This record gives sequence, C-alpha cells and structure tokens, in this order.
Amino acid sequence: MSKRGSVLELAVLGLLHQSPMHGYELRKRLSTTLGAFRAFSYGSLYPCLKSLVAQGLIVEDAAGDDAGAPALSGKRARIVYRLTAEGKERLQNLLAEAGPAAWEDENFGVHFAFFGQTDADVRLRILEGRRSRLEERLENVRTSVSRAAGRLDSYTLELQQHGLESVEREVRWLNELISTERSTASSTVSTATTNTRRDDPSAVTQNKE
Amino acid sequence: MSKRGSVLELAVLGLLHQSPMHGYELRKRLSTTLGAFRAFSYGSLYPCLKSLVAQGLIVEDAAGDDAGAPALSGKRARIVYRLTAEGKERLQNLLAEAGPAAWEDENFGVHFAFFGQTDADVRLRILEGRRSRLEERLENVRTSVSRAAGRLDSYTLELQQHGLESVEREVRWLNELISTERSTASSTVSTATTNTRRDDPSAVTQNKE
DNA sequence: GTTAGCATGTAAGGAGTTACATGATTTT
DNA sequence: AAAATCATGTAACTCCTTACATGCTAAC
Repeated sequence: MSKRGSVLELAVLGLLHQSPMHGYELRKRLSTTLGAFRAFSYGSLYPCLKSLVAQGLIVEDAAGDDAGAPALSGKRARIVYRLTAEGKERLQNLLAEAGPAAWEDENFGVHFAFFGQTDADVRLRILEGRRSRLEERLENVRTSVSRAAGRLDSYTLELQQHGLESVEREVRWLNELISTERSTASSTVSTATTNTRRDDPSAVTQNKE
Repeated sequence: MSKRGSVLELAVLGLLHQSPMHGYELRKRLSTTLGAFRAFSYGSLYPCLKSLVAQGLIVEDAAGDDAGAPALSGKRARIVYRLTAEGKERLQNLLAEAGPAAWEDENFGVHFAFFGQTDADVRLRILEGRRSRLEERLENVRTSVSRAAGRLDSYTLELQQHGLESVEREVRWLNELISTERSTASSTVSTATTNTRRDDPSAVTQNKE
C-alpha cells in the first residue's frame, strides 16, 4: 500500500540495482548520472532510504567492502544498501511504467537514465509519449505567441523564442532516438508474447489544460 | 517582515504592474509569458493573491472594466487586482535582486521575463551570474563524465551528452545577450551615480558543492 | 437544457530543501 | 592539531499540486 512513487525512489533503486552502495556515494552518483537534470540533497536521500527499508525493498549490509572499490579499507559507520527480491520486482514495475508519469519533465530524465534496464517497447512508448507532450506544448506556445503578437516587450519575446527553440531541439533529439530504437529492434528481453501488463492504474492520468 | 520571496510573487507583481487583472487571466498570462519554463495552478495562485493583499502590496478593485477588453460586459464575480504604492516598491526591490536567487533555474526565467522593467546594470549582473553558474555546472559534468569514462551505459551517456549540449547552448545564448547589453549601454534609468545599493543580505548566499 | 468555459476558492498533502547536529577519517 | 572531506541523520519549513467544491455565463 501507499504508492509513494517519487523520482528519487526510482533513481535509488536503479542505482542500487547496478551495484550496492552507501548513501553518500549514492548521492554523488545521482548528481553525475542525472547530470544537469536533477540534484538531490541528503535531506531527501536518507529519509528515502529509510522508507525503502521500511517497505522491504532494500536492506542494510553492515560493512560491505566486497564489490567494487578496493582502495577503501576499514572505514566503518558506512551502511551499504542492496536490493531485495521485492526491490528488484518493484524496480521492474517502475521501469515498465510507460504512462505520463514517465515522460513528464521531472521524471523523464530519470527514466531515460535507466533505459539500459528497460524493455525496448517501453522505451519506445516513453520516447513517443514525451515527444507528443512536447509537440503539444509547442503548439500552445506558438499560438499564444502569435495571438499576443506585438503586445509583448522584447525580453519576453526573447525568452519565449529561446524556450521554443529549446523544446524544438529536444524534439529533434527524440526523433533521432526513436528512429534508432526502431531500426535496432530486438534489444532486451521479451520482444515476444506481447508483454502487455495493463494492471497499471496510473497510466490513465489525464492532464487537463 | 517575513521574506516570503517566492517566484510566483514576483511574477504576479510584475504582471500586475503591466496592467490590473483578475486571477483567472493572471494565470493564463503566466502560462504564456513564462512559456515552457513554468506553470502555476490556481491552488497556488489564489492563496498567493490573498497573501499579497494581506501584505498590502495589492488591492482588490470590484469590477474594473476600464482598461483593455471591451468585449466583456457585465460578468461580475471577477476581482481585479492592482498594485499599491508598497507593491510597486516591493517589485522594484525584487527586480533589483542581482544575487544567486535571481539566476537559479527556477527563478531566472521569471526575472528575465521582466527585464523590461529592470535596470540595465542589474540585467547585466544577472546574465553574467547565470552564465558563470552554468559554466561551473559544465565543468562538473565534464570532469565527472571523463572520470566515469567507459563505466556508463550508452543511455546514461546519451543523456549527459544531451544535457551538456543544452547547457552549452544556453551559455551561447547568454553570451549574445550580454554582448548586446554591453553595446546598448544606457537603456533604462540610472546609468549614472553608480547605483550600488548593497543593503541586500541575500546576495551572498553561497552555494556549497 | 446541457456541455464547455469562465471564475474563485479551500484542504490535504507530496516532494524536496535548508539548516542544523554529530562524529569518524584523512590530509595538510 | 586543524581543516577538509567522508558519512549519517533530523526537524522545520517552503512551495506548489491535486482534488474537490461552488456557481455563473456562453454556446450548441
């Protein structure tokens, strides 16, 4: 129960799936993986980890100097987290989300960052969803700009122009990605059996405007 | 007292300075003026208006069908807001803000949108502040990408590359704006007397990383 | 006469930040 | 031994959204 579906959760599960880690490092990886898109503070990360533990999605390993970094020796007080079976399952469900929640501004970057673990058909639907979202936005801005015509001062216009071009640029980027995805069919698992698990209620969240 | 300095407040004051308006229209203007950058819901707008009234920065006019739209006749129940003298003063103070608060992601767009009402020297400092902020970010991402080198999957790399190019593009945009600003000296008021009002404490908010 | 758009609001709460508090370890 | 960085956490708070509630007016 309790949907608790924040971006951070997905990001943490995704990173921990790549390899177990402690909080401090997790935060650094978040910054670099997500680049300019998002940044999280400890004030949100640590509570999130606690919540994930409480949900049984991850567990604490006392001092895990097994995998990865050999340069670090003793250095206790670090809590290394790793996914449980339920955590992995949860991650798969989150990655299978192909609705608006996956392509909105705040979430798209995170979902994209873990495309390597996402089914090919889901990838495609997310990319297309985002593209149509952006195209819709382009139309809104274009019509409102033409309606407002000369009534705006030059700075406001400049801002809108810049925003418009940014969005157009992202659409072109998406176009390239989509055609690459299409030509490179059969990447990850499950291209067969029409993997349509439609038990997801959040996929129909209409956004009225 | 109570700094209460959200983006919305500036946006509302800025728009109301251009002309008195009621809430519903204010919201539409917000969407078009800020374009793709930000959008606000009524759930934040109306409480904000109330707060501004409580602060004495704006007042309600009953039914003001004076300025603007002639097609609308009776149509009561609309509350038209306009700035008070204190509101105008407050707006000027907010627009004079040239510190980090003015060039962070969430705020920059709004400040820029009202550059027409902003002093030329403040404009320049905000543009330069934002540019150096972005350049700092570029360096961080570049070094972390080169450190992580091949350890990242192609999607994560693609995302970082796209983010990097977006930021680079904005830097180029800022460069053009800055040089335009520099060549077009003496635009708004007060180019003389070295208008250095340094009574602003929030201008030294260091952002540690 | 009913749908769509205009217009205003409120209550509950989600998501994350800031600022603080603490201590161990490594570097200078 | 001081300073930097690693490492973990918490409490209070901010800002904004969602979902709801209400009613009026214009179009179909």
